[in-house]
Amino acid sequence: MKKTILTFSGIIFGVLALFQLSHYQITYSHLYSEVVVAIVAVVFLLMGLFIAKKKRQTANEVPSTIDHHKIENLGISKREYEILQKISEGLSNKEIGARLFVSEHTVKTHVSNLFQKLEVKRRTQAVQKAKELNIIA
Amino acid sequence: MKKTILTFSGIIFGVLALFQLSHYQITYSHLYSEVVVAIVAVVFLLMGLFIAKKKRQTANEVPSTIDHHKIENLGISKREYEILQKISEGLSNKEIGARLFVSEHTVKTHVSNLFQKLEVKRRTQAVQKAKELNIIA
DNA sequence: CCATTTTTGGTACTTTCGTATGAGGGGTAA
DNA sequence: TTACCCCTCATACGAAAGTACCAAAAATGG
Repeated sequence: MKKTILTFSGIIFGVLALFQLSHYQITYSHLYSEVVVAIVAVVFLLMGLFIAKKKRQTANEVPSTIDHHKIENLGISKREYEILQKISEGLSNKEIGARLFVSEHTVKTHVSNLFQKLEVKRRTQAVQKAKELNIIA
Repeated sequence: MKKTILTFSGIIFGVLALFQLSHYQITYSHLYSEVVVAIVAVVFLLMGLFIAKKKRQTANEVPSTIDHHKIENLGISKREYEILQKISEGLSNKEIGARLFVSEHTVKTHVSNLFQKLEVKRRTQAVQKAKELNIIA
C-alpha cells in the first residue's frame, strides 16, 4: 500500500513536471515542440499500460499464478507434480511413462500417491481439483 | 483479422493527424499549446489502456465465453454436451448416469460419440480440448 | 554415516473406460 | 410416409486406470 502511494505520487509529480516543461518549451522556444509532444505521448501511453496492468492485478484477480506453496503443503513431490501436469494434458499412464522414461508401473504408483494427496479418485477429478487449487495452469 | 487491421489503421491515421495538428497549432499559433498537449496525453493514455486490453484478450485468453456456435459446428448434441460438462467435473460414467437418470450404458454411448466429434481418445483429453475450444468453462 | 524421502519397479486384482454393434422409440423435415 | 437424427439401453470384449502390497536403489538432510 505504501508502495502504491509512493508510486502514484512519483507519477503525478512527473506528469506535472512534464506539463511545466512542455509549457516552458512551447511558450518560450519553438525548437522542440514535436519532441515535447512525442515525450508526452510516450509517457501517457506507458501510463495507460501501467494503469491497465495495475487494474487487472488488483480488480480481476491473478490469472493463473501457480501456487508453489500449496504444492509443498500437500506434500506433492517433483515427480508427482510432473505427472500431474502430464495427466492434465490428457496423456495416458503409458504415454506419461514413455515421456518420462519410466515404466507404466512407476507412473501408476505416482498417480496413486498423488490421488491420495489430492483426495481424489479419478484423474479427471485430479485435474479439476488441481486447477481449483491453482497448482496447475 | 480484418477488423484488427482496420482498427489499427484507424489508430495510426488518427495519431498521424494528431501530430500534424499539434505541429500546426504549435508552430503557427501559440494559443492552444496546453490544449494540444492535453489532447495528446488523453489520446495516448486511452491508447495505452486499449492496447493493454487487447493484449490481455489475445495473449492470456478471453475470460471464458462459451462458444455455442462451435458446439453446433462440431455436431455435439444437448445430451452429449451435458455429459461433457459432467466429465469435466470429474464424474465417472456411473455417477453421470445417476445424475441424469439414465443407465451407464447410455452414458458410455454418448461419451463414445462425443469423443469422435472432439477427435479425442480419453476423457482427460476431451476436457482439455473442450476448454481449448471454449465450449466449456 | 544414518534416517528419511523420493523414485523406481514389480505382481495381482478390481474397477472403470472405451469401442463395436445392434435395436427400439420419438421427433422432425423433406 | 420415409429418411434422419437423437436418446435410450443392452451385450461383449479389450484396454486403461486404480489399489494394495512389496521391495530396492537413489537422493537428501542432519
